[in-house]
Amino acid sequence: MATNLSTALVPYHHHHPDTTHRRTLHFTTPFRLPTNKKRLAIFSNSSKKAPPPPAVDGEQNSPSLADQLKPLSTTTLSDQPNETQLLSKPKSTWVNPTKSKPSVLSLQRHKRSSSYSFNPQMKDLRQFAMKLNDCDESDFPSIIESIPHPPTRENALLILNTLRPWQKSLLFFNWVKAQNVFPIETIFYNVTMRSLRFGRQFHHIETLAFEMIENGIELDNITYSTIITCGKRCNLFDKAVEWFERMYKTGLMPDEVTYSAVLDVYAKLGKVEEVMRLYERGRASGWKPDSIAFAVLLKMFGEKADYDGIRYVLQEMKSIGIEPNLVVYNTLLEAMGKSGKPGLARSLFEEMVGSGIIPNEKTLTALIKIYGRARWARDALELWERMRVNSWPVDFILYNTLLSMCADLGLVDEAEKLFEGMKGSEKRKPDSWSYTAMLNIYGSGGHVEKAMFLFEEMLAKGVGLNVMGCTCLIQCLGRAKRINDLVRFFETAVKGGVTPDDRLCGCLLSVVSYCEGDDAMKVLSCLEQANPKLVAFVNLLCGGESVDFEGLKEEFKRVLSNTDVEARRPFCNCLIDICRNRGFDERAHELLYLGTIYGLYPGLHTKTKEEWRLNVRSLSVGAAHTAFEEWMGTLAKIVQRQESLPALFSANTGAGTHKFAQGLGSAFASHVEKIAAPFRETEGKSGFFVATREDLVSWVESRAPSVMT
DNA sequence: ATAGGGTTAG
Repeated sequence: MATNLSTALVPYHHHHPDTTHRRTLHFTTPFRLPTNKKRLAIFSNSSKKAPPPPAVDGEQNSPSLADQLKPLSTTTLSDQPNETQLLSKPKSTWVNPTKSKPSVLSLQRHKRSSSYSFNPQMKDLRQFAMKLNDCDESDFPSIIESIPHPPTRENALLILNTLRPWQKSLLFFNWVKAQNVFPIETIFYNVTMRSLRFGRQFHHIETLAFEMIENGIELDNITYSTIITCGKRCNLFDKAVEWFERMYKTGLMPDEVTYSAVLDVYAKLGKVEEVMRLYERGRASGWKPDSIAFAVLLKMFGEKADYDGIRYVLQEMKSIGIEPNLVVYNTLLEAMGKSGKPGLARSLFEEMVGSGIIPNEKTLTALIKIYGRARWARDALELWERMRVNSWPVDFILYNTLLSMCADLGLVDEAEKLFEGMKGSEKRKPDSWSYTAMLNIYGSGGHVEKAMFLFEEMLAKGVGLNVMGCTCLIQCLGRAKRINDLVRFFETAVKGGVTPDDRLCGCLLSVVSYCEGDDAMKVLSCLEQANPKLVAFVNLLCGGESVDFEGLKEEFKRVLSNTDVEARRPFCNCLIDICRNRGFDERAHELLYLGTIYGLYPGLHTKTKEEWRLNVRSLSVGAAHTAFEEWMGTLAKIVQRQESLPALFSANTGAGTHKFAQGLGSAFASHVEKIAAPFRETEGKSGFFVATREDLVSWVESRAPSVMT
């Protein structure tokens, strides 16, 4: 059965769908970026560019965004994309370069009404509103009767604007309506909705909106954008879209606030194509997106780890002449982090600082996180030092991110110093995140005593243990083979309210893989509480019960499809280790095969004309061993069939900078030495092993002469 | 704060 893997393994890269995430932009004109290093400094030259010509016509003559989008009002977003529209670069409507583009779309923001400042009653009304803010809801009806001045339109608006809790806003709004002294205009609904949005009361907002429709009160862009963003904040994205479509149908055109709010709704729904369709429609109609719209797009492509998308947005910004501001840079750095581009993030940060923008907490949090994940210790420490020297802003999240970075980089001393400093400070006492980061450091460094001490301290200080901290400690106790302590700790944690997740299960499973006998049974009984189906599968693998490959496949599929995506490969790695450590090598090969066909090991084997490479960086020792055996078995067959082979073979275990990959390189080295395979670690490239075709072929032939004849 | 849009933690 396991021989099937050889056919799956070798041509694997043909199946690897590594281009699927790239499709997001295929409907736009391919964009070009400079290919040299200047690309990083994409914004740095634009400051020398001439500023856009002044709008000589004056702004009041410019068509509003709504007017510009009019031609679109005949179609709604649910329409199928118009191919010709999508395939053409959104050309500016303003083709004559001598004529300036209209500087439309400056918002008509409502200024604070000047009547307020001349209102001598203002102070009284403010105080009254404060009293309403603070009062018990049941006292509201009696207090409202003591209103110091008559509820005229202006007075009512002033109070409504000062009320904070949504309950009070709603009570007051209803009271004003009942007084019936002036007609209720749109602004009253809008102000009330703002308060309701603050309290995430989508249902109440919707009720008010229907009331407006029923009473013939105009819903304007402010009303719609408030409804839409409230839906967004309440995670009622479908509702948000529904109200946007309703707005379209009434013929009211979105202005740029509504526009970016809706783009963000589609972005948060992951509907990249809808976002880009809407974006390009707007562009085609002369809309000039602003920083906020670009921040939305960058965030979306960042979430998708779509680097091409990010480049597209950068290109758009450059061509439109929008300089990134602090928020755009922050979003951009996050996006670069998510798409695995630490170098670009670093360049962008330098560009930002060079342009005179002072980084804030979010900027630094993003960058520290990126350097930690990339294991860039030098850059991380340098940045930390610059933070101190320049007195850049720091907050609690940044402190905790620094601790996590120390955990990623194994910087025990630095972390301890920072942690002690936090304990000594008044404002930033360590919380469960901080303790978790420390548990992570001690756990991955094997400092059991320190980790247990920290756990006791958490209990004493009443800092809640979370599931990640629990996972770190279990990993630590497991490695130290303190199984009785592990079981006791697990029981305590579960009783204390920790709900095991898939990572924790994966951690328990890995302890099972290197334990024997009673110890393994004890850990399995913990796992049984958290994930009985997983334990049933382990029993199926190793128990006396015979199961054929098809049965195994079905169960494997059932277990894995109920597992978080990021925990699937660790599960499979551990299961393979469990089989190998118990002598069920055949089962291990079957599991590797299953893992391969379900896409858990993308890029495991890559082939070029010159070189075939086995990439086991994300595999456990047992899984890597199994993959290597499989690879060699395949080679033996190819040699036997006298098919052509490349000149070079390589196996990449990685240098062990990642916590879970540590020891894989040395395990591989001793394995190839033991079986006398001709793989040698490359000088200066630790974790990278190569063999020539000649050496490998003669080794294969010497090893399995029976197969050759 | 003075009616509406964007960014921070395994």
